[in-house]
This record gives sequence, C-alpha cells and structure tokens, in this order.
Amino acid sequence: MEQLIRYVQQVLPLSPAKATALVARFKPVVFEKNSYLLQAGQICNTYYFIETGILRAYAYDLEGNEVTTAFFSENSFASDLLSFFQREPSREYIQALSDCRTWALSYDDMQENFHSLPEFREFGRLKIVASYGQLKGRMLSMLQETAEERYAGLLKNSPGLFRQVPLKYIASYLGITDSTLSRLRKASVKK
Amino acid sequence: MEQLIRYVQQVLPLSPAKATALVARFKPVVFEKNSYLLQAGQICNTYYFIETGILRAYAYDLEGNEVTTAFFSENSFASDLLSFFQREPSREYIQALSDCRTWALSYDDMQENFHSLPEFREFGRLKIVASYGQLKGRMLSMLQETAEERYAGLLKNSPGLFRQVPLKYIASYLGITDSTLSRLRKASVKK
DNA sequence: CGCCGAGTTGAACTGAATCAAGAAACGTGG
DNA sequence: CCACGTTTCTTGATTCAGTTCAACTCGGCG
Repeated sequence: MEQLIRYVQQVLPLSPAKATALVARFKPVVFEKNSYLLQAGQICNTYYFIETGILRAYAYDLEGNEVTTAFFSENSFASDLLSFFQREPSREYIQALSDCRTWALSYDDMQENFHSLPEFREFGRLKIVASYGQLKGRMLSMLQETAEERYAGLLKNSPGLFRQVPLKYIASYLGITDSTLSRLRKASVKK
Repeated sequence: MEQLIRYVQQVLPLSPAKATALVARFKPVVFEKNSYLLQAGQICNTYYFIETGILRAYAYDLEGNEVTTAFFSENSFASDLLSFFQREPSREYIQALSDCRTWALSYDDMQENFHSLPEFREFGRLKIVASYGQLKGRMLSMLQETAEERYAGLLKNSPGLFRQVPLKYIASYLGITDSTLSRLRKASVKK
C-alpha cells in the first residue's frame, strides 16, 4: 500500500493525508502466472496498480494472430482504458506473465473518488493524458522508424522487459516477427 | 455558434441552457489557407472547434521528412492535446489546408470551465477518451494491417479527405510514400 | 527420458521504398 | 486570360527490409 501511495505522490504532490484518502478504495488482489485480469468481450471494470509482477495486453488480428498491445510492469497501472471509461466490451486480453500482487480499484469506486476528491480528478486527468502521450509516441515510432530503430529504442527504454518476457511477445509488440527480432538481436551484438 | 452547441449536445445530452453555458467562453477565430494554428516549439494554448475548413497536424522525423499525424475536419476539435494538457512545447505544426472558421477556447478558460461546470469535466473526459480511442485504433491498424488495408479503411471512413487534401499528406498519414499511394489507388480502381 | 515451447537460422519471396522521369493541374503575375 | 513555373500525381526500374516457412537447437519440465 505504501508503494501505491508513494507512486501517487510522485505523479501529483499531495499531503500524506490526501494521498492516503486517494488510495483508500484500492483493494489488494493477487494473480498467478498465466491467469487473466481481463478477457476480450468483458467490460473492463477494474483499474489495477501493479505492485509486483509483469503483465501484457494482447488482441487478435484479422488472420487470428496475437498482437501484443502493451506491457505493464511493476509500479504502473494496468487496464483497458477504452473499455473502462467507455463502458464497452474490450477487444483485449490482459494476462499475468508472472505471479502478481496488485491493488484494484473498481469503476464505481473510481467514480466515487471523482465526485468526492478533486485531487483524484486531477490525478485521473494526468494519468490519461500520460497514456495518450505514450500511445502517440509509439504511433509516431511506427510511422517513422524502422524495425531496427524501434528495437533499439525499446531496448534502451525498457531493458528489463527483455529479461522478463518471451521474445515473441516483444516481437509482436514491435510489429515484427520473432524471426526478425532474433536477427536484429544478433546484428546488435556484433556492433 | 449553434453548430458548436449542437455538437456538444450530441457528445453529451444537455439542456440548451447548460450547453450554452458550456460553450460561452469559445471565441470566433478565422484562419486563411496555409496559415498556422500552432507551430512546433510553442505550447499549445488553444482548443479549436472547426466550424468550416480542414486542417492537418504534422511533425518532422529524424531525416527531416514531414509526417502527417492527424487531419481535423469540420465539426471536430483540433489541438495538440499533449502540449495543451501537459503544458509543454509541441513538436507539431497545425496548419489550415483551407480557409477555416473556428471557435477557440484558451487553456485558462478551459480550466475555469472545469472548475465551475461539472458537465464540462464530463465533456472533457469523454473527448480525451475518444481521442485516446482513435489513436489506439490507428496504432492497431499500423501493427496489424498492410498498406492496402489501411488505405481501404481510410477511404471507407473518410472518403471526403481524398477530395479535400493533397495525396502526399494522406500518404504520410498512412505511413507510406506518395508513389505507393498512387499505385494503391490505381489497383483499387481496377477491382 | 522424451516432449514441447522458445529461440535461431537459412533460402526464397514480397510489399513497399527509392530514385528518376514525365504528365497533369494549379495559381500567380504580366 | 494566357504563359510560366511550381506543385501534385503517376509510372517504371531497381533495391531492400522484413516475411514466410521449414528445419534445427536448446533448456526446462512432467
């Protein structure tokens, strides 16, 4: 719980009392490796803070291939924001890639927080704008960069990822095949 | 002005009085073709509703090529949301591709609205979640679809674009060269 | 021990980029 | 309103990044 409070305070400077109020409605939930926090077709009803562990979100494309849309690591939030806020069925799965300890906030509790805590509104706005920014950055990298540049960028920004998750998930996150990722890795060792 | 009010009411059902209050701070501004609503380096300070006209947002990639990141048409909002909400310099240009009539809301006026009008908070949240959704859809289409599928999709969803803006901008929006777009167009005529 | 998922590698193939040239449309000044 | 220069768009030839598919290795696990 302290970890979540510290995280909130680092996003938005708040007194300990306010910060504690903000997180009061989060409930502890654990997931074991390979279990699902969300399945396609469900309305995402929970906003999770990940205390330990790592997750991925993925969807299926038209030909039935898995596409990894996001990774969620320790000290960050996991959720399908679209499904969560627009109250519509998700097209994604969110799966635990390791055993995970999380803090869960339900949609209703979040609404309560929005109504009763102005700071929570601010926090929410900051978080969604940040998510928008991440998505936009990734979007631009897909438009502008080669596979090699995207690989190099991810390796630089999230070196831990390569130690924690199977390469095939990383490949589909980068929008390339696992063969190509393997070749990129080989090439980058030589340099 | 009535157009803006109608737009607001269609996003969020509201009484005429409330809707009018929501848009009270918007000011009319016109732009002529090829002028800029925002330049890279500036902090985006205005949220524009486009009554007539069409705009595009673009940035430069590492090699100095223009990349069109978005189009904004009549009856929608134009802004660099990241720069606007995070109060940091934009990396994009927003340019009028035709003469435009707009309604402009400044950052400060938006904050006022957020504080004084709960409905505006709701409206704002809906809009940013919708923008997030659009970006995510485009992101997925970049990951999953071929150039041809993306072209077909855009043609289906925004046929008007092809009549209003130069193809080279559409090409860079799709993440392809103008040569390739030209060939795709030729191929799709044959079918 | 044998199997299975994860990763690597090779060879052939392909979608899209590049580069360069030409045609068509556009707008600007005389 | 025409002439000229500038974009815009098309097209061809070539190249290249990344895919596909299949074979093979390796490490873990039942």
